[in-house]
Amino acid sequence: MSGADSLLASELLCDLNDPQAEAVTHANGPLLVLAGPGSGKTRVITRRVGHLIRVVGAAPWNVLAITFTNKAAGEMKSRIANLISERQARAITVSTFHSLCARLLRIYADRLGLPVGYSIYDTADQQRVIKRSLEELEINAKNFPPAGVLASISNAKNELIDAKAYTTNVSDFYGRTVARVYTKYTEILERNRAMDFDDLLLNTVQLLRQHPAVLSELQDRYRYVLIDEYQDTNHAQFLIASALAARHKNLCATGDPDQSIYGWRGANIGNILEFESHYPGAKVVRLEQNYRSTQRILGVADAMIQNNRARKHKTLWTDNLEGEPVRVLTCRDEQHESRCISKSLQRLHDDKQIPWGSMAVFYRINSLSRVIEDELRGAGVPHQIARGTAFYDRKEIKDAVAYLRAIVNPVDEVNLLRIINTPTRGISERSVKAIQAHSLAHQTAVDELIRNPLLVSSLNNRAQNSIARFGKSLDQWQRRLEESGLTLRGFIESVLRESSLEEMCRNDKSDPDQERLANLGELVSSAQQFEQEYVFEIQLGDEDHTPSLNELLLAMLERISLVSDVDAVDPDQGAVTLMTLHAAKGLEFDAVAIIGVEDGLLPHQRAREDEHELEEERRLCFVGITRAMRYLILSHARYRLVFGQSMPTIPSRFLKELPENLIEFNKPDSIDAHGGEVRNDGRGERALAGKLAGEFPPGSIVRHPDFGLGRVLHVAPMGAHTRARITFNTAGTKTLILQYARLAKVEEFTEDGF
DNA sequence: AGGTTCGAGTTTTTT
DNA sequence: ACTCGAACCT
Repeated sequence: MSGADSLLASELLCDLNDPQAEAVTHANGPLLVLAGPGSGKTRVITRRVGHLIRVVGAAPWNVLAITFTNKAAGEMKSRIANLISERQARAITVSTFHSLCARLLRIYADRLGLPVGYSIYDTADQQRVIKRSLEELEINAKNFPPAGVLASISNAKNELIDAKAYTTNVSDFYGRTVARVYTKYTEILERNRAMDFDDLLLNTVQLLRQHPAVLSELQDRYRYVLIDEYQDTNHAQFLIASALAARHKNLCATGDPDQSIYGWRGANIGNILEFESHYPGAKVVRLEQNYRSTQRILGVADAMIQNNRARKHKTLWTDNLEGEPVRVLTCRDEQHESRCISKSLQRLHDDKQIPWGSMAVFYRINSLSRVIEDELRGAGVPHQIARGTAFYDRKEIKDAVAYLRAIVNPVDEVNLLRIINTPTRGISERSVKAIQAHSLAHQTAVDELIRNPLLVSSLNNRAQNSIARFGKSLDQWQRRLEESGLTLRGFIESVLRESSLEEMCRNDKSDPDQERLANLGELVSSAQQFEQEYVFEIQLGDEDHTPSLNELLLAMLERISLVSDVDAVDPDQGAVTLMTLHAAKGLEFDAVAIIGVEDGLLPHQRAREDEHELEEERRLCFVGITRAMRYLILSHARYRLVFGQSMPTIPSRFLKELPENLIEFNKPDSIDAHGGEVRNDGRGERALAGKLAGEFPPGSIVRHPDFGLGRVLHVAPMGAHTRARITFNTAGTKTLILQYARLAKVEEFTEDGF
């Protein structure tokens, strides 16, 4: 070690605690870092990479770091760049498993006999293929819901069970049917030269197994492998990691079994629990000091997670301040809940100077985002929803992307059929069916028939002409992709123009603000941005290589296929972030609110029965709680709309597991009668009940969200509640509790003519 | 051909 | 309550 490097080594270690430093300096051999929440895990990983390169002398391209999302990959790269040079950092491979696999499969496509331009199918594409399979097999989709069948197939794939093995292994009727669908599904994917997310991993496993030369090449390139969130790796990912690290044994896994929340999609918690038996002699480092949260928040999290029985004990502790109590809010309904959360966040912003960008609202299921979003929008609180795929889910963007995919991979019917008559060009549903039927009967690819519609005799002349014209356009775009010196942006613009997609959006009368057109514009500019970044990155690795238009388009489509929800979160936006608990993994915020902490929601309905699933729900809650640095609010509503109907709820059993001395129920400085928090001292509630009774005297006209207009017959405070008997115009006479009824007063002689 | 209405099913979580 | 697909209308 030279003098300069030893200086650097101490610099890399100076602000680390002992176990952190141990993990950073352990150079060779397997290493497991069991990192509690907020224990400086990311810091350890980045410093470790810095140490490997600056002190151990590893070349940047010898380092492979796997993260859970693309966004985490980007952040890790820039944090590493602060320790070494920007240039060196760019040469490190930092990526998700799926992105890495997609890239490897493209690089080694020829050896696997795979097309370079294969499509990546997302869940929606997969469902379509399942439906298609059921159709072709003449199986009733009612008895075999596509989503369920797909889940069975995906689970099998995660265990590396292919269609053939699956078929021989099942005996019951459902399994046998799934086996048939699985076989057909695989066949359709192959026919379309497409892979689903599972295939990216599986085919990579195959690549490494069947091509020792490739494996050997990769093992020597990636001498140091680091994998984050190891508790959430599945079997295929485990195999890929161990194959890559088999020669040099420099596998560093970091993670926390208490934060394993993806069991439902095949993640195997055993990978991290049994690391030491997979890698005998592995060094194990435990990071238990928390630098993120207040004592109270950490205490609440720790107390709750202790209720998990299938768990290794861990001692979480912190030197941080005691902090504010964790607040548990009991609300009337989801509207009330949203209002309370919104007010609380505003108060934290105004009184405690917490920036909007450092606050978050988490929920178990996406549908809960709507109410809170409406409320924040109404209150003028800046916010963003973490839905990475939202942009690409728009119809016009899906269409545009389908064009690009169809150009790259013309064999892919799913894309081709999506755009064949979008915008409408005189190719009817019947004509499309005829083509499909002909394709099936004569074993001819759909794209061939599109280029040569005369082959399909059942088509009339007009249809044949329209189809031929469409085929010519496709040909033209494909040729342009190969030869022209266009930029990616220019190419996409030309396709949008010539396909008339742009024109269709411009003439769309249902969209007066031309939002769709603007979205297409955004796709074009994102392509331009992508091109710049990609060229920059490539040329740092290899100065002579200028990527072709084709390569650029492939890379961009791959990126689009693999965007994740959190990828859309921009921390500099200065906005409150709304996201699911799953998406919250790995993030931190000054203030966190978790809404809908109710039985059936968290833990989710479908997980209440099974002990293991219940523990996963608890871990999910644990992940949410431990994202909070200073303020934490857990809220639940007494009534919640389910399928448009107000249903009574039960507070989450997890709430009972929180130590009472660390929490505060319904902080008493309530807001106001209608916007405020429910007071829990009986006197306050009785006062409110009396007040409400005064607001709706007998004879007054009210409006109910479900029952419409009505007249109050009788009203009386009863304990904490106010009961009112009301005759509705259409719904008859009902007795309602005013606290929950969401009644609005209607002045008489309004334009309702009442 | 293309748009519109009506009914059913819908809510886990995601790369 | 909302979205998606299928029959139905213009």
